[in-house]
Amino acid sequence: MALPKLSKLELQIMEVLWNNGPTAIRDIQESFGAKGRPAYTTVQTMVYRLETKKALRRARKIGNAHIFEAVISRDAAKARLVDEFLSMFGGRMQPVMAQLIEAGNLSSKDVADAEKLLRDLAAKKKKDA
Amino acid sequence: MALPKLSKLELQIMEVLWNNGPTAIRDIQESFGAKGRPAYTTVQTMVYRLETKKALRRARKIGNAHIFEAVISRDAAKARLVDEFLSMFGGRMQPVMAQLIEAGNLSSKDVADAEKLLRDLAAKKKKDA
DNA sequence: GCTACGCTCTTACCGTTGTAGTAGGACGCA
DNA sequence: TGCGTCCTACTACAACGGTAAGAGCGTAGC
Repeated sequence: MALPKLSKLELQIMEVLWNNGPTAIRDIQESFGAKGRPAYTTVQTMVYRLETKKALRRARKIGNAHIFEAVISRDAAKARLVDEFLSMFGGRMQPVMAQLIEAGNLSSKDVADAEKLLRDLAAKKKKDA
Repeated sequence: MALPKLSKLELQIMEVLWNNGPTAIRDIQESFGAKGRPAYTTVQTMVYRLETKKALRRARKIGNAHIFEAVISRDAAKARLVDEFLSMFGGRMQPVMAQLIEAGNLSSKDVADAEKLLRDLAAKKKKDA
């Protein structure tokens, strides 16, 4: 499983590791907002499952507490997520964009940013080649 | 539950109803490609579950077969899907776009189309107002 | 009227996700 | 050295999604 499927809560946990680097379970748990924060052991279970999915690993120990670090990259996980999402729309990008725009999720600034990003990317690609 | 969460298979079933109008289970099942098509009773179970979720309803009967029709609209369902997806990215559109572009899912044509759509939408809004 | 086929309904099972309790080990402080 | 605290490891369980089998009923054709 090069790219395991991650659920929402799993993603949120990975997010902490991506942002903070190697982190203990207690710190992951506390990084959730005080309201609606899952129990310590809930986070623990998720971390263990992410470990069996090879999404993270035990990096070292501090006292008797394990410190975990991400194995898969944020980009890889997000790319997986995007694929998943696209498949719900039949895999074509155009209807997705249409939906985003008509539902008002996508502003003209977003599109302008996207355009700039595309140009930058094209320029970089040319330079690399 | 104004907007029930629909899974991928559920979406595919709704898609048939949205495209074809009221449809019998047999016809829904057969509208899946011959390879990898789920069993009749699998589709049936999903339809029943969609019924309890109030995503579709029994419209009428032909012989002893029920004909089902969509209750929720395609746009509503897709909007729900988009929200779900966005929440995985922290709710902000910009990182999503960045991800889409960097992963090569979004072409310059897509962005151009988006731009045109935005302009059309803005024009329509002005006219309505 | 009888039979066969198709559809309905019910039930079941497995994997995943979210949720958490509990038992027990380790550590540090008094 | 003993007590409380914190962490680990294990276990449990319910909801949901995907999968489907089995029993039984109605209808249509003969």
